[in-house]
Amino acid sequence: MNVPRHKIAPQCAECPIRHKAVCARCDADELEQLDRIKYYRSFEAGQTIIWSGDKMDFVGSVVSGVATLTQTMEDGRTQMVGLLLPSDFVGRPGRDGAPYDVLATTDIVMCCFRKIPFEKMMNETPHIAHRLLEMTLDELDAAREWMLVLGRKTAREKIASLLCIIGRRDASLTPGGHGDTMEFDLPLTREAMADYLGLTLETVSRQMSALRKDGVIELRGKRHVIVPDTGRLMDVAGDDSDGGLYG
Amino acid sequence: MNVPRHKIAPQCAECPIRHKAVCARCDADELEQLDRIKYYRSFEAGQTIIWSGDKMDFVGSVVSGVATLTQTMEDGRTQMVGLLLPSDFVGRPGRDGAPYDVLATTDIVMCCFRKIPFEKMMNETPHIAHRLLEMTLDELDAAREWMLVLGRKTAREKIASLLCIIGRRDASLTPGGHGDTMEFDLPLTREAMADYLGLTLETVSRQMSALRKDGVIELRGKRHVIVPDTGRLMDVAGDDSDGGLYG
DNA sequence: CGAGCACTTGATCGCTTTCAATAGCTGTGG
DNA sequence: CCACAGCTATTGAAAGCGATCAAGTGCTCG
Repeated sequence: MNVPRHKIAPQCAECPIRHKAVCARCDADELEQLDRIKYYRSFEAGQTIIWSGDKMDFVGSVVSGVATLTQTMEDGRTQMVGLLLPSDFVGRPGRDGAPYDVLATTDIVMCCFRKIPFEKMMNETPHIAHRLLEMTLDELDAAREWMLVLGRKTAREKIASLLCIIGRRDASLTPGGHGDTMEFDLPLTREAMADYLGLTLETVSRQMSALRKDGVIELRGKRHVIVPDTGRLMDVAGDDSDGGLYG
Repeated sequence: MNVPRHKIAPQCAECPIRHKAVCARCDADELEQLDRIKYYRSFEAGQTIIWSGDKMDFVGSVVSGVATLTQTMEDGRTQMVGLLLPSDFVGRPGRDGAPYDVLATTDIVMCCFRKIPFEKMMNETPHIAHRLLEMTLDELDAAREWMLVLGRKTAREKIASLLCIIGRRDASLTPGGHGDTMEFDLPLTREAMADYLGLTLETVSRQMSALRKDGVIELRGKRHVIVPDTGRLMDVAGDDSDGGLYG
């Protein structure tokens, strides 16, 4: 595979995901060990990082950019089953095959570890195994929350739910002033949104337009979203709005 | 809470889920430690085991029976997000609140551990933490597989997928003679099936009738299902049938 | 300027939902 | 023993939502 490989940020101490990734709880000594088996790898938007069914010889963390986990049926129907953001972990210690396609939706940088040494280290380093369990439990919660979205919500509610999730993440990266309003870029095409939500791209487009007409969101271009009233968006998503100001 | 508590099977060595549950990899010494903090608890079909949002002071494994994890919206729409079978683990070390309702759908026996001592032991016992990670990764895979079912499959395919899953589980408990045919009791009402599949109970009923008319399944009473041709059922579910004998 | 791509919008179709009536079964009480 | 309530499940008819098919817009890049 002709995939570009770069050494980009060799210093773990300065890593942007240092305190959120699988290495979050590692001490200086453990980081040094990890450093010995790690390497960085870049992918361009649109590239396939891992093919479903392929043997995986590495695991790793997303350092920057966005990737997706997708599942595809024989007839071409596809469902996105995960959205990988910076600090998220890719790969399954103890398993050889990849269960899903992993696709870069933006340019992306990953911090990879060779699988065998990583597994060995995990067995000897409770900090890592523990953090990985914690992260996996969070992912399981997220997957189950998404099952409610897929199974029971209307198209309008699905779109609003997705905007809430992306907006909330962006707010957590952009500290300061996340009061009633949000503003962010969508890292996904309409088709990718459709694959995440179990809809067609036409329905996504229609519902985005409807939310715009109703004043729930504003659009600057196709991908930049402004949410004037976060509580209202959460109401539309069918979630508890916490502040019950909106009638 | 007036929940019956019994000491039922104090011997871990004879426990039916001994080699599949969170304690699967424990040695005799570790089992003895677990034994000191464990207790059995029974629930009747229909009882709520844990309410969403409640503080959980225990974690545990399903020993026998079936339970469900369900999520409910304010307006009453509900989605089942997990099916708990014998050996499955309930609870989240490190978290206080329960994220979902846990309901007994049949009479059920659970092997519970007080949460604080269990967490302490997990920190000191790599065997337990490791097994729990492995089980959590499996649950995550199952949740993501279900996302494809909820997001992209038709009602007919959804029903067939559910029958496949339940049948496969039953086959693994009933060794011998699982060739082309399967036979099992549904542990779920039509309504519970609907909540799992993101459908209405009427649609579930109609599709069950349709599958019966098409000869994909036979019914003895409302709950007993016979699958004369497992490959055919998998075809209807939209999964790879592996054996390509079925036209 | 035209090709290609992402996106929007319109018209129609069809699957699933909704509303409604009925059947089958179990347990209770006169 | 039968009547009846309560529950689960089935079936029918009609409505609605999202999918499908189709056309057109706006943008970027060669």
